[in-house]
Amino acid sequence: MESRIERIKKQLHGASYKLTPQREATVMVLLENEEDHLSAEDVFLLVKERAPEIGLATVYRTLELLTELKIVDKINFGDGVARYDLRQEGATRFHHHLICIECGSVDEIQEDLLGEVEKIVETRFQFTVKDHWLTFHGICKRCKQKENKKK
Amino acid sequence: MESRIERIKKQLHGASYKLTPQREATVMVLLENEEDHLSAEDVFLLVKERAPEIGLATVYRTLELLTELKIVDKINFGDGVARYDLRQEGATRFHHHLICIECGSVDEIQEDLLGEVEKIVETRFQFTVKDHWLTFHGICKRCKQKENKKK
DNA sequence: ATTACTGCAAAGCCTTTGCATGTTC
DNA sequence: GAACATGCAAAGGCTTTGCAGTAAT
Repeated sequence: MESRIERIKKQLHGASYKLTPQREATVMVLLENEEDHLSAEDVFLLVKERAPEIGLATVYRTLELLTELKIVDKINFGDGVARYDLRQEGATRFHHHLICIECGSVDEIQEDLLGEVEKIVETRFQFTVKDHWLTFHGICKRCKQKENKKK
Repeated sequence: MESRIERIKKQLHGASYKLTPQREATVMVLLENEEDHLSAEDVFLLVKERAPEIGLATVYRTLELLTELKIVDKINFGDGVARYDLRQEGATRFHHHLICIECGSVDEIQEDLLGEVEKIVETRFQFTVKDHWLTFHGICKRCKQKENKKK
């Protein structure tokens, strides 16, 4: 069984890029923190632990490259910082996010809930959908439980 | 019949803010360009035409204020610039956007297509939805027509 | 008078770029 | 050795902040 990193390596080679040690370290950090939504700075600090010589610019360049190849998605939750999120292998659409306005947590919904909505958009607005970005703002499960305990 | 600007004035007063000439000019620009997605700089240039003394910082502060009061929504389409979009009166949810990857146009869908999806999110993920952000990327009606004409 | 608001310029922050050095095939 | 990739520092672009002056109650 081929590993995820090997498949990413092939993807890079296919686009005539190399998987340098710095790029590999960056990808590893993303794989190990798949649940998180790391900023370039976050990634940089984590990559430094395994490749101390790396520069911030290289991290930015690598993240840009991975975004271009659709290996990661670049998102902005409105705080002025770009965050990077690994795309599920083979996914044609970006997954959805749940942002809690109480605790700031960001959860993911991997399942695509927009199938029907996209059909409406395609027919009613004659817009051919290639991808989507969907984020909900509200109160997460954990914060609601906390609220209930107080009562 | 009360005008939109008067209602916004009352909203400001209700939150103990004043509708100064600068703020009024800014709101007027937003009302007159309701279809667009103006950046702070865009707003600044347009406001200057009717209030030449205004400073960019005041525009930023006004837009922040209007965002806080939910009169406008601040959005980021991924180009590193914040854009400001008037919220429909009485709307509890932000409207959807269609971004064309060919021509860069941004269209709006005022109708809320997420009713059913929100129900799923609420029950399956126990997340109480307060608002949502939905953007589609794809090819707009106009670009598709252009493509067809070529053939 | 006190409080809110403005304009200007400076500072801040995130991100990109230029360039010399290093690496790879 | 030609093309690509890196690290550092500098530059860039958008946004916020400090502060002195102005307006409003």
